[in-house]
Amino acid sequence: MVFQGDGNHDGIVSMESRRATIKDVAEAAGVGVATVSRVLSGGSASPETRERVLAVAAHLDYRPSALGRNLRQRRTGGMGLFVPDLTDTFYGQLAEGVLACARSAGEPVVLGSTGDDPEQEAELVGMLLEQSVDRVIAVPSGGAETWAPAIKAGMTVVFADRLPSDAPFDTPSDRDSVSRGVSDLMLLDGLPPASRGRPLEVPAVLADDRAGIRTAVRYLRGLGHRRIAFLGGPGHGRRVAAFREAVGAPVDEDLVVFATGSRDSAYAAASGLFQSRPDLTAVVTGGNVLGEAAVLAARELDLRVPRDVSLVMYDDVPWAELCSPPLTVIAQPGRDIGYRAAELVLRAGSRRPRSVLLPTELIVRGSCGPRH
Amino acid sequence: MVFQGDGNHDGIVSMESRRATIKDVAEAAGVGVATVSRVLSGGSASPETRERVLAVAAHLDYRPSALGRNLRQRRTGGMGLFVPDLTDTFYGQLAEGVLACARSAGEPVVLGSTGDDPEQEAELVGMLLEQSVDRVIAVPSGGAETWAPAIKAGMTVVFADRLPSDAPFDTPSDRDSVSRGVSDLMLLDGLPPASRGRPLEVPAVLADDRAGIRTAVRYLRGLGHRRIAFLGGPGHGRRVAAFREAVGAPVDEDLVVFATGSRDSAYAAASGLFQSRPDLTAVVTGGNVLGEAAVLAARELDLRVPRDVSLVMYDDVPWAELCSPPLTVIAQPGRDIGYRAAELVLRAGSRRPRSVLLPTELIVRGSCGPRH
DNA sequence: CACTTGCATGGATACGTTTTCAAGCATCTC
DNA sequence: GAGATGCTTGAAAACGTATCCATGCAAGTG
Repeated sequence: MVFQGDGNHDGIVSMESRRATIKDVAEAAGVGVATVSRVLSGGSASPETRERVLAVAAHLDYRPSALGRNLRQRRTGGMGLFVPDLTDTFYGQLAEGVLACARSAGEPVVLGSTGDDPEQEAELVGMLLEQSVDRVIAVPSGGAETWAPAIKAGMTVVFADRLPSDAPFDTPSDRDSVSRGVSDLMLLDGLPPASRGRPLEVPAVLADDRAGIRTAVRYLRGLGHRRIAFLGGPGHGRRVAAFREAVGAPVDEDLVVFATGSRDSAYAAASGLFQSRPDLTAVVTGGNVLGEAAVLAARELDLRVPRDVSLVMYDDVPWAELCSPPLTVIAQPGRDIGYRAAELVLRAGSRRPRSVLLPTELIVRGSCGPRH
Repeated sequence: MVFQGDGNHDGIVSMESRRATIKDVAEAAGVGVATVSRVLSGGSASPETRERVLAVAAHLDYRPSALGRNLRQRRTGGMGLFVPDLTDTFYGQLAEGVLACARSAGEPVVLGSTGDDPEQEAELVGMLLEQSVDRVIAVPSGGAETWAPAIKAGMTVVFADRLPSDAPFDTPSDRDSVSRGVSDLMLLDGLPPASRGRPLEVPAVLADDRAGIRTAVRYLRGLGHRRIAFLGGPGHGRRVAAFREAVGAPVDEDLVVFATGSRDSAYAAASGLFQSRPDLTAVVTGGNVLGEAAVLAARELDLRVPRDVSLVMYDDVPWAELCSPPLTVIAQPGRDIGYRAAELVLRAGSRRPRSVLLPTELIVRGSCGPRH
């Protein structure tokens, strides 16, 4: 296969085909660079000038260099996106949502995978700072101490899917708290001038974990289950809190177990749970990786789903339907979460950003049955 | 939760805490900016000067601005990464590999999702050009016509997972072709000065599709299957070619069917295949999304796997093991593909990039049985 | 000593843009 | 007609860095 030239069939090949700059356009159009800049960025200009500049620009195939603009405005466009693990389908969905919004705005997005490690997350924040990218949507791994520097530096950050680990997630009224703009996330010191004097809120786009978990627990209780376990991972704080609340009364602490982010750890946690508490009859997992681990561990231990153990997994992923039995899940709109977060981070400044709580849905398939 | 300041507890809050520039460092250290620049980028300087500059830089918490550097060097660091769909676990793995390599090199990566649409891909290339990002690793959706402009503009591109759609993928010796550096991908015209006179090769990092498919087909034939179908999607050209070659003789054209990138289309194709050719006994799918569709369609049509139909899926994804029966797969090292591609794109220039062919592996689980 | 060589150093320039500012000009108002 | 008003325009000044070049100084060479 041969890549053809683009139609530049001059006898002499123009070797140094430097990209045209605004200066070239200005000279060719017989105007000043300022005028070109104005025309191209929608400023005022006389109709004839505008037309001439536009024509020349098109003819020279001029594309403004983001480098010059960025330096001038001391900020790089676009936004950062931090997710824990792109191998987790849910974060793939979230990322697709962000990308969709960013594309429609013509903005680039620089990606970082944190591996649920606050240290890596802090490093990535540093990289954004160096690049002068001042907007980021993050599924936070670390707590306030990793995000305070970013906010102090004037970054616009929007949290997605979860809040920093040390944010209060067990407030009585999750919905209220969130609709107030995650007002607990406040920066009272070292604010940029604009927001001086009032607390800075970091907006967040979250799924209504509390409602999702509550619905799932009620569903399981309705099936007769009493010994219900929760299998969680990093960032599932709000979910486990909702679980405790939904179960009510004192919850059996052996029945809530946590894994780290890795699949191995998830499997170990699931397997350990099943072995240490063979009397449990149902499990709710805080994410799809945990759900995967639970299915695997159950199979390994010859526990039948749903006969021996009922299973509800957080996250609706395409493969949930492939399991047998197909998994009953708490669906959250991953793509929407990403899209809305990107909208928020882009609109920040013009509109006062308000946090968003998106609905979840219990999708009943075949992994839950009556207590046996 | 309150974000604390970072220890700047002066009575007077320094509102305008502009980030320190190289000029600030130079003044504070009593040297010229040129010296600071040299020290920081490893140039020569006297030991005492070096130490002083370093100390001052650390004290001022100076971080060089990528903006200034980029403009000066007329290129943005980092690399672009284009994948068709992050919802596809395989591309999630690939992206994780790229990110891992990029992180260890301290380089940012800007992400694009093409949706297997050449048009969107071309737009994204345009965005990179505008950002002066001159390196990209791509899972190409379009053909030469979408990549020629990028290469003409001097970008370093590395293909991953597949080649542009109009690249010859049915050469007799895939291995040879690839190890020669995908020499079919040549640009004979409009080269940057450095490579003038010799063809420009676009390196690629691919899995050994041919071997993978061949192994799978042989395995199925060994089980007695004769009517084997292939279910492919965008970018599976090399795989279907390998399939034809492995099946040998004239292949029944009704048995190779293609879907577009969407899950709906995949399901429709799978369902259509099963219904139009109830006599087939085995299916090989070109990717995991197609595999998912095949399982779903088979279940919907009451075809039992592997009793009624045997199934081999390309891509080993975590959920392959969750299916029942667990899916027999052709595993390709997604993460490695990404990592190697990132290495290539970063090393380009110093080393002459050579393409890479990574091994595949047939992982036999439970979705294939003897012909019935 | 005269001359070259080598190295550390800093001033100046350029990278491509946006934005400020003042000037030029035409039109409107009293 | 004089002044005010509004619009278009271009020169110039940043933005933060890397690098070219000239300078100064010390050491080496004849």
